[in-house]
Amino acid sequence: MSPPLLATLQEWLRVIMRFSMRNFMLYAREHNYSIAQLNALFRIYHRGSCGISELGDEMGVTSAAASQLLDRLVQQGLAIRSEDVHDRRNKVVHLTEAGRAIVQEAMAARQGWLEEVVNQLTPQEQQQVEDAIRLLLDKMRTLNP
Amino acid sequence: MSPPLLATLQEWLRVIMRFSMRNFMLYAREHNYSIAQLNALFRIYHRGSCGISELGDEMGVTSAAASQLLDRLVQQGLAIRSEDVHDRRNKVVHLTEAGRAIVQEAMAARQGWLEEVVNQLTPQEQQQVEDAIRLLLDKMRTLNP
DNA sequence: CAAATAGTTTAAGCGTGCTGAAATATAAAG
DNA sequence: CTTTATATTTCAGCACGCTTAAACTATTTG
Repeated sequence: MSPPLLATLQEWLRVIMRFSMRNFMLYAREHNYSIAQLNALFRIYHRGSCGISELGDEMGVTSAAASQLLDRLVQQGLAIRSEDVHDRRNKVVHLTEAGRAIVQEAMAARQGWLEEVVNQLTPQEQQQVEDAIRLLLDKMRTLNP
Repeated sequence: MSPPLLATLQEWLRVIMRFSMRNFMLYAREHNYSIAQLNALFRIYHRGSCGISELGDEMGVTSAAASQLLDRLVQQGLAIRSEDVHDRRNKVVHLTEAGRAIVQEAMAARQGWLEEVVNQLTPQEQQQVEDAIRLLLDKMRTLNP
């Protein structure tokens, strides 16, 4: 029998998604980035740097697709492709300052509603929620991706 | 000065997104649904039913785009377009049983990792997290979208 | 060094999603 | 009843993301 917490977290996730995804998609459209592009930017941002086929694997596409997607990011000045010094068959991908700015902006767009929720909590409640979320975050660090 | 809870929740949201989005995208690719299609299915699912331009507005696209997107959903047997009895200029969109099943499957795909986290918590910790999340959920019900 | 292997890119082709403009159908107003 | 407004659809055209297959380039191996 699964604990009641699981169901609660599932509902929480559904609610979060409804709020966040809408903002995220609207941000993408307004700024003329595709979901695929933002997804790639987020992944590179999170890893700091990565190879082409590595990126493709993470996104579940071929390396040809990853290479083409990257073309557009480079062309827009959001990413840089450079050679791997140790094995020149590989390329190393980094974000430019502009690319990192996009990621931070998109995250902020997604999180706008959070502040409203926090403001509805009393200081004691805030502390209670803070402790609980930190607990979850700690446990999640042990999971892989 | 913003409360520390806000920063904690923001990090929590980032982590959630990284875990959930990957599963979600892979689900979409494996089952050959586009993000746009799943997005539309989720929105119709959540509202129960809706009009065409209403759907377009929510997704931030023209009603022409919404109509075309819907064509494919109908063709795949996931949605139904029917006339509004009271104003026959409008169409009312519903999901079929198959459409609802897809939404539930996609949600489950996104939530797979939650169980792992819950299992790492002691019963006391589970109760603590449960209480906190319920508190957040209650406050969020008062927000709009 | 020649051959096999590995990582990336290029090219052709397909399906999708989008837009703007025109067409269609219904409803409401004068 | 004619005009105007509203909701949806159709159409042409464009950009994107993807795949497979072929082409490069660099490394490793026999």
